[in-house]
Amino acid sequence: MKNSAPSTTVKPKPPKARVATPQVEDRTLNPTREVKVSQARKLLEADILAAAKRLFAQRGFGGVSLDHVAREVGASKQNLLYYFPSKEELYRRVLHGVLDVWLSYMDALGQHPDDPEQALREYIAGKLRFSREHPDDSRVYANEVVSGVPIFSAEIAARVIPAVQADVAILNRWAERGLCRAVDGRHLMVLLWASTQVYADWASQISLVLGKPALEEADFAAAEGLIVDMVLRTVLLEKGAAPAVGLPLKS
Amino acid sequence: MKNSAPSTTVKPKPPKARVATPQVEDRTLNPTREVKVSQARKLLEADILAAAKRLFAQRGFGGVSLDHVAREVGASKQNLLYYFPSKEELYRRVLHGVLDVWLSYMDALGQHPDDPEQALREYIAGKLRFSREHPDDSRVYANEVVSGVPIFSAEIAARVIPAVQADVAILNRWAERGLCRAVDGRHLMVLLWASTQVYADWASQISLVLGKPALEEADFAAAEGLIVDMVLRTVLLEKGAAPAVGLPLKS
DNA sequence: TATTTGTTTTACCAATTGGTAAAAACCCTA
DNA sequence: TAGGGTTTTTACCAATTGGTAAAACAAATA
Repeated sequence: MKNSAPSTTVKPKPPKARVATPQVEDRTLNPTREVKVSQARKLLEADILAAAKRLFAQRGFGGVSLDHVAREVGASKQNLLYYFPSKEELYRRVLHGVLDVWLSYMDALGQHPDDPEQALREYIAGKLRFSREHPDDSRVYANEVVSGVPIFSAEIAARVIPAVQADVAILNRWAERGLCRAVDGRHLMVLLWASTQVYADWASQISLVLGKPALEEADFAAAEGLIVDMVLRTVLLEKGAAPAVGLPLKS
Repeated sequence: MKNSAPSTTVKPKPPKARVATPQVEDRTLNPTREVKVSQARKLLEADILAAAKRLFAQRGFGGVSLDHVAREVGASKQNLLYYFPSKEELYRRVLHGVLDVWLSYMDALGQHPDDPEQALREYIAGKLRFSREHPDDSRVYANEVVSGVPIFSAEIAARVIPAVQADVAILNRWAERGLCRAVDGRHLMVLLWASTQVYADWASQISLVLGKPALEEADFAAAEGLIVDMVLRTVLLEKGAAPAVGLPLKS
């Protein structure tokens, strides 16, 4: 695509697509100089991160080249490397942002410390909203986890696991206080992730099953209804029923 | 790693790791000659497919190089290309095998046409066994689906979707005959996939949550107990209860 | 205006990518 | 043992990979 191998021919310098000139933001007055980074930098940086997220979500870390990301935002690979010193660092930054979003949807259980039903309803609704509103974030995360969390596991271990364990602790406390059944909170959390994030990660396949080109609002509503129904039936105490551990496995 | 760029230096020919010489199989007598492929061919081919599956599962299509696969089985990249004419073809063959395994665990619903409880129990147990016994198959499939099923979607559409729709039809027939509740079979199937395959695809993260280096038999048993419990509570009719569609969503 | 600072482009680089062509080695049978 | 098909190795290839060095440009400040 570039010049030929001998590299002695004159480069015709094709009309290069440039990044859209950033409109002057309304915040023209910003006397604090300690933020040295200019607006252009922030904008292009955000553009790169967004494009990288999209591509990493679709093709995984190994399936994306820096050139691919750079072309997507109309910059050169070298320019991209000015903002992010390496591909791994770019990926790390993307993953960091993904974790921010992921975790922001995860603290719903603590919002209703005394109402398991309401807490679980909102947790499920929130996670499904995450799948609907941030499918690429979900897919980046899925790619990272499926690959066995190779190098970048430290951040997941440090940020995700504590959040999960906090939720598990809440479930356990409910059970101790007799507010709900004593289900295994860890496996319940796994099931909640799985059943909600699948609507982002497996959207292509689910829409095939549903026979429509893409998932719609109604599909997410139906999923929410089913998941909430199942979880509440399992977790909530029926009136007069003794706290049970679950149906026995038939061998 | 090979010789230098000028390619005029003498190649020292390092001690090359060779493929393990295949032991002479007991089936030395095989008069049918129409199978021209020799035993060695079949063995190496299977080795390549197995290694490729492992690598594709971990790093996705784009994250695996032919050289990487070849070195894994002690062959040269060119030798690999003798068996599989291109990387895409190799991937397609891997995916084909994965689908074979995946689908072989999917026809459990039809085994008990009149017993939803038994059918669902075995379906869930089977899918969890798949996650436990074939985690790499599950991960290859997950990688393929997460990426949006780009080029190789034809086979999935042709083989998976009909199988799913058959299962959905069975669920619907049960509901019509009053054998179970009228849940949305399509979303229930999605939930069954998600909650069982997550134990293969997300094994690394789940083991982090459980605080152990790897998932064990007991963890799969616990998962099976919870999933079966939830599904049966939701799908099965309680005695004397009217067929319901599910709990109403609170706003 | 001159200088500094921040940003982008130009010019490279060695290594690796997927893939081809053909020679060489292997192996079975006639 | 000669021949013929099968398998493997050797020798390449152009394109792309992630990354470096430095020149050129732009923008704000002194």
